Amino acid sequence: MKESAFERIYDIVKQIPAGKVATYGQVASLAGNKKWSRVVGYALHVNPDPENIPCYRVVNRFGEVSKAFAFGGENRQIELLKQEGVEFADGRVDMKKYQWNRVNMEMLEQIVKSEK
DNA sequence: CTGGTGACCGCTT
DNA sequence: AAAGCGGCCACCA
Repeated sequence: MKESAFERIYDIVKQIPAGKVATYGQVASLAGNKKWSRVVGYALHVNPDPENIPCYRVVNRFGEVSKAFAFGGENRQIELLKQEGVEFADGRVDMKKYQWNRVNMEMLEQIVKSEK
C-alpha cells in the first residue's frame, strides 16, 4: 500500500466540497507533509482527471488563482467558483469564509501546539 | 544517468 | 520583526 504522494493529493482534492476552496499548503498538510505544497501544484498540473479533480477549487494561501492555471482562461476558474457561491474580491477569495476545513485546520493546529 | 524545474509553503537566521 | 532559503514529488532535456 504505497500510494504515491500524488494519489494522496488527488484524494484530498477530490474531497473538497463545492462552494469551498482549499490552499496548496492545506492539501499538502492533509496529504502528509506541509512541504508538499510544491508537489501539490505539480500534481494538479498533470491533473489526470480534471472532471473528478476540481483543481480550480485549489488556490494559493493568498486566496488567488494561479496564472499558469489557465486551462481555458484564468477568469474561467474564478467564474466556476463564483458559480458555486464563492465570493471573489479583487480576484481573491475570502478564505476566512470559504476555505475548506479552515476551522478544522485551526483545531488541528491547536492540537499540535498542545502536543508540543 | 544527472541536473533543473514547477500551479508553493514553512522554517530559519 | 523582516528577509532569504530550503524542501518534498514527478517529469523534461
